[in-house]
This record gives sequence, structure tokens and C-alpha cells, in this order.
Amino acid sequence: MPGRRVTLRDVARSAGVHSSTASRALNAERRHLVNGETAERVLEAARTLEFRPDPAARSLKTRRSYTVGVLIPDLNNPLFPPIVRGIEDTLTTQGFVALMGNTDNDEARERRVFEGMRSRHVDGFIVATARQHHPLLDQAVREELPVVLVNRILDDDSFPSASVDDSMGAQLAVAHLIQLGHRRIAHIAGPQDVSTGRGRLRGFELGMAAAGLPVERGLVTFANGFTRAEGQRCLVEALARGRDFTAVVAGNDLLALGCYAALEEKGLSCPEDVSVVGFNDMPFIDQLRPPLTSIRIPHYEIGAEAAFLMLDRISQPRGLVQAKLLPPELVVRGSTAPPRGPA
Amino acid sequence: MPGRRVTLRDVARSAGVHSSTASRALNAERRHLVNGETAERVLEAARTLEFRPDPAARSLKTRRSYTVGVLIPDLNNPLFPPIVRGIEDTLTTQGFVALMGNTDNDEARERRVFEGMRSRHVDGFIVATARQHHPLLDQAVREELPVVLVNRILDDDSFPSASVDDSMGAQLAVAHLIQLGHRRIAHIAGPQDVSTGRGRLRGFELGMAAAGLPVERGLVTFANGFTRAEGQRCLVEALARGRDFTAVVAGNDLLALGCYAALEEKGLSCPEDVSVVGFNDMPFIDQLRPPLTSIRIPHYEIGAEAAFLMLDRISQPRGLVQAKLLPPELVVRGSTAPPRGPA
DNA sequence: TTGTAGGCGTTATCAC
DNA sequence: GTGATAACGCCTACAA
Repeated sequence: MPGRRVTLRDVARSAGVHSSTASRALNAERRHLVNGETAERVLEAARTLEFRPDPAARSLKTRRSYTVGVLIPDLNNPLFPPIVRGIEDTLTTQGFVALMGNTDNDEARERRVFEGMRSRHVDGFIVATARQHHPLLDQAVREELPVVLVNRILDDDSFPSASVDDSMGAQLAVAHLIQLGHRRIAHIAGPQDVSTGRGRLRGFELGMAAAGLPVERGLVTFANGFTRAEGQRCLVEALARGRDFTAVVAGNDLLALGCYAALEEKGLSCPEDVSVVGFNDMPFIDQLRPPLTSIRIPHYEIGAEAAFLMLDRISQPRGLVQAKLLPPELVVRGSTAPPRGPA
Repeated sequence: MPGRRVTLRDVARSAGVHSSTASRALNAERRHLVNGETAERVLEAARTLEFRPDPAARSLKTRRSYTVGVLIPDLNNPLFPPIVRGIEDTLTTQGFVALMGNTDNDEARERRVFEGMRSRHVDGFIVATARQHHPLLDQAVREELPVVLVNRILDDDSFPSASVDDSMGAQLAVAHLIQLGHRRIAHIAGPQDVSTGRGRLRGFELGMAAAGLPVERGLVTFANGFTRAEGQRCLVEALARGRDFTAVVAGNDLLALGCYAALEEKGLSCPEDVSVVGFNDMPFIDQLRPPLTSIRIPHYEIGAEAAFLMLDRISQPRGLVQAKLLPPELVVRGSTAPPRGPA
């Protein structure tokens, strides 16, 4: 029934004050400049009128758009929906909104999306696509646009970031297998040009070292992508070198699915012949045969954390650059068991 | 290196005209009101100065934002990522951008998201959350904001919509089972207050009728939600009535997963004892045991189609109201087989 | 503590 | 065909 939109003046009129007073009362940072009782009246009026400040008008004045650009490779990757939700839910609490863009890891597309957002004056970029060298990030920095990385880290800590402790995750996986009695453990490592691939490999090595186990050359195989096909190729390759391992830590769940396929192809069974641990705890992997043991990553929380970092950044562009590292969690299912024979 | 932002006045000054003239020259629709030569000069100036109109200012005046709000229940539902990508990819080609909001089917949250978008002057709403009665839609209509439904239809054709032919999908499933030799087929029907639930039930009935098979009372069980738990509950219930069916058409894949669980619980096997057909062809259901036969829905295309309808709507608010119905496709996998004994 | 006035960048509506 | 002026809704010096 309101029909027309409610403006600040309407609120002011209804509260019997001037619009500037209303403005002050409604802004938490300037509320102290106004009589407590008056402020209360304004807030009350705003509430009953369901006043919503117009971001366009505000933006015109403050040079803020209350909008954040989110760059992800591909929303269809099940990793990203929960991250995006975490981002969105958090931004919403502060009246911000997210513009989402899929880049498909395609440079031209990435640039197009970036420009589209920049021209809409986004207040910052949350980026999930960071490779080691990234011209877009440089440009954002030049234009003093805040950038927060999510789920990826660069080697130098030049950007705030929210991600999972990949190394710890891989260590959890290795420790679990060792506790089951495994001694010879293989690793299908993800691409080494992204931080997740590197971190998990390092964790694997650290985990083995912590148990005093050598990581021999043949135990690590490098995948060219986080795909099922690559997982299959790599494990087949590793098996071809002579199956001297009883367990595999896969760089992520898709690689683990590839391991399932490779084992089936070679007539081996999981977990009887080879235990498999995934990474990410994707939806529905508990429905696989066998249900996949995996490292659960708090994706939603990572997204939320990234959004918090962005909000910080927007209000304090020169603030501390933080790298939030969230702890992963081991989820034991049916794909891991003690090794068959004596090690 | 520009440092300061370039405004319309800068362009005007540089071209030696008044800002209103510059504005006209830069707007393709009003360019004819201005001397061709002058216009050329303005455009040239704009180009060299790298002028970018401020969307906030423009939006404040025109109430247009080149932005479309997308309301979905929950991005984590694997249905939606491809739909959203279809929407986004299509909008992008016309310089539009999507604001995404998750409602969790919660009315308060829905309203908040809606308001946030409205206040950002979105040019329209693409809505995936339509139940039969929907105050938000009424409000949008009152404010003359275009609304397009995606993946849902209302009974009256009051809104443009893009969705799949649910009835045809269920008919495909039934026909497939009949061809395998099944005669007594059960249906786990989804909630009847959403169009997908109703459409699939109708398709089931039509498919049975087309084969001259009766749909007896006990063969249809109604789920209270599209969840695995409900699927399990319903099939257990159906089995308890006396297992006189050899196949089940589930209202969607999650319900089908529940059927798997129910069969396991009762010591029955799929497809030997009971064939199961899902609906949606979610990612990774080909990895289940057995891989699930399902009805594939062209989600990306549905999203793209919805975006096209929205763009039409924005340029012609009074245009024809179209309901696009895309055809689904049967994907046969391991969960369906001929019935064991003679019917 | 509150009000006044002016402006953010753009476009619509008048005059000329 | 072009220029002047006012407004969109909000914020913020500055004055009272």
C-alpha cells in the first residue's frame, strides 16, 4: 500500500525534524551528534515508514556503491556456491550487495567482467581466481580498489585473504592413514600454479616427515587439473610404476573420483587394496561406493570471512593485511581402512 | 594517471558545448536531437577523456540501473548454479548485470532481499521461488517492475516464464519403464504447491493413462519436500502398503536418493527388485551405485531463456506474455532394468 | 543540538 | 539545435 517510495524527508517530516537531523540520527557514526530522544523518534519513524536509504543517491555523495564484485571461475564448481553464500550473507548484513561474475579462467572474459564491475563503481573485489600473476589485481591496486582473495593465496602476502589451511588438511589425511597402519602412501598432487595444489603437497610432505616416513620419488604424481580424468590418469600412472603403496591422498575429491575409476580399471578395490582420501568434502560423496573419506573445508565460513575482510578493507583501506587461515576437518567414511597385509 | 574522475561537464567543456547537449549527444536515443557535427565532437571528447557515465547519478535520475535482481531459494541446491550462469551469461551480452539473492524460502528474508534490490533500482526480477501466492510478485506488478519466472509457473499465465515441461519429463520416465516391461509403477510426488511437483504428477498420470494402466490409490505417495529424507519416508510407506510395484518414478533426484536408502533399509535391491527413475539429472548421480536413471533438464538454457524474456520485458513492458517450455530428456543409467518376474 | 544551503553527476523540461 | 535550470535522494560544512 505504500505505493510511493519513502525518502529521508518523509521520515524527517514524520518525526518533526529537518532532514539533516534525520540523516544524522540514522547514521550510527553521527548519531551522537543528536539528542537521544530525537534520534529515537527518527528511528521509530524510519521503522514504521519502512524507510530504506537509496543507495544510488548515497553513492553519488559518498563515492561508495555499497556493492562488491565477486570473481569466481565457475559457479558450477560445487566449491563455490557455499563460498558465494557466505559472502552474500555477510555483505547483506551491512547493506552491501554482491555482483557475481564467472570468468571460466578465461583471461578475456575475466577482463570483461572486471570492467563491467569497475564501471559500476564496485567498492572492491573478492577474487577466487588468483593465479600467481594477475594483471587485473595490479590494476585494482593502482586504482586503490580493495581486493580480497578467497580460497587462494599468493606467495607474498600482498592481499588480504581467507582460505583453508591446506597444509593442515593434507597432514590430517596422512595422519589418519598412518594411524590405520599405512606406511607407503601416494599423493596425487593438484596443479602447482594454484595455492591449493601447492599447500596440499607441502602438507603431504610434512605429514610424512612427521611420521619419519620417506617420500620417495614415485609416490607423488602431478595432475594438470583438478579433474576426474586427471585423477584417473595419475593413479594409473602411479600404479604402473609398481604398486608399492597402500593408500592415496588425492588433491581433491574429483581427483579421488578419478582414483576410484583407476582402481576399478585395474581390478583393485577400495579400501581393501588401496585406501583413498579426498579433499573438499563435496556434496553427495557420502553417496558414493564406497563413501569417500575426505577433508571438509568450511566453505561458507571462508566466504563469510572474506566478506568481513572486505568490509574492513573498505572502511580502513590502509588497515592491516590479514591472511585468515581456517582449519579443515577430517571426515572418515568408507574409503579408508587398515592395509590388507603387513606393511 | 587520470587521478580525478571525468564527468559529463568535463566532456562538455572540452567539446565546447553545454552539458545538456553533451548528455544528448552521448545518448543514442536522443542523439538525433543534436547537430551531427557537434555530436561527433562530443563523442570524440568523451573518447579521449575516457569518460564513463556514473551509473549512480544516472540511476538516481532515470530509475534504471541496467541491473536485474535474481531471487533463488538457495544457491547450494545444485539446480541453481547452471540456471544462474545461463541468466548471467545472457544478461552480460546486453550490458546488464545480475544481483543475486538467496531467500531460503523464508518470507522475511525474501522481503529483505527484494527490498535491497528494489532500492538499487533493479530493472526487473527473475524469480525462481514462486509459490502459488506471492505478495512480492503483486508488489512488483504494482510498481510496474517486470517479473519473469524461472523453473516455476503459476497457474494463470500472468507472468512470462521459462521452465521445463515437467509433465513431458514424467511421461518419458513412465514410457521408459513401460517399455522395459513394468506395469505397476509407483510415484513419489513432490510438494503440490509448486508447479514442478504438480506437473510431474500430472505427467505420471498421463503416462500411465496413455498405456492404459490404472493409477491405483496406493501407488502415489506425497512428499512434503524435495529431500532425501522425505523420499525415504515415502518409499518406506509405499512399501508398507504391500510391495505391489516394480518401479518408482521419483519427483526429483533427492527423492530418488531417499528411495535408494529405503530399498537398502528393507533389504531390497535396485534395479533388481525395484527400478528407480530420478528427475533433474544432478551432478554426480552417475557416480552412485547404481548410477541413477534420470530426466535431464536443460538448466542453463532455462536460465538463458528467462534472461531473454526479461530483456524483452524491459524494452517492451507491455509486450506479449510468453511461457517458454523447454523439453527434457531421458538419461538411462543403471537404476532401471526389466522387472524380475512376470508382471 | 538543530537547521540552512549547496552539491554529488546526470537527465528532463523548459525557454531561447 | 542548444542552453539554462531544476530536480533525483542523500550528506555535510557551516551557521544559528
